[in-house]
Amino acid sequence: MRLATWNVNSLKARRGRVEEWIAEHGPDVLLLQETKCADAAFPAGAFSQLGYESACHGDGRWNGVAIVSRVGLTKVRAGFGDRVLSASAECRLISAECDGVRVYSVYVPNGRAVDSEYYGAKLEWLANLRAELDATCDPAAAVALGGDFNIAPEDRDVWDIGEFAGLTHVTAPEREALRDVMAFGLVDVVRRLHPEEAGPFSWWDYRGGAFHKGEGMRIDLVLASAPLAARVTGAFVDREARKGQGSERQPSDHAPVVVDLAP
DNA sequence: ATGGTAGCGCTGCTA
Repeated sequence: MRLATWNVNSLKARRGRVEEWIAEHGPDVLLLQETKCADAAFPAGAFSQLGYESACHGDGRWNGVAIVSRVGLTKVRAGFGDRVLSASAECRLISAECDGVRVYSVYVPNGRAVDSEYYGAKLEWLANLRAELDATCDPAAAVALGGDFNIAPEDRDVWDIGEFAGLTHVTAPEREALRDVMAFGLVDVVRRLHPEEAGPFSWWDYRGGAFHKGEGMRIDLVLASAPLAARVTGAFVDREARKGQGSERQPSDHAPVVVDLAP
């Protein structure tokens, strides 16, 4: 199974690129974030024509997540289910079962600034994600979370930690909240396959030629339960998809993260 | 130098 995750920064603006990318890379399951797409406007028919089922959770101009699969798509759960949580109103989580794997498309809140209310909401959302895992799946089974976590797990996951003093994405409480999620029993697949490297980065700011200068961050992650992580045969970030060539539309500011799994 | 770019949608917010 080829599993991929991609923050597309508007599915409407990225339709052509996403369809081209699917045709070129043949993901069996593609997890999307920042679709900025209400469920009523989700292009399920376009994915269907490519041979994929889909499930979406979006309400309009911000956020929005989806799962696209050609190996089955059942037991869909949007958001945090029936649990009433103040931080769960936004469309940032959807999960389903695809070919025996429980997959979660995750879009962690940005947090904006450390001294803002949004930073606390980010930490609360991550605690709710851990509770969601405890309530809905088993780390002894095949489980995968893919998405934009808006956290760089280590200093080497940003281009220059000196530029991040006092900023979100690298603070100790955020990293601790991520570790609490992973303590469910999850492995950072790309990091495990690239143990000695910085990055590989998955996001670069649109501004200031950051991609060209290599000023990126590794904030898009695939986290797998131990039984699923044992099936990993390869993992990479597709930097090509971040380039602007060959299309009238801009690329997303995120690159897809791809993980290949043995049966 | 408190900038810069993209998306949404039409004003300024979010990232």
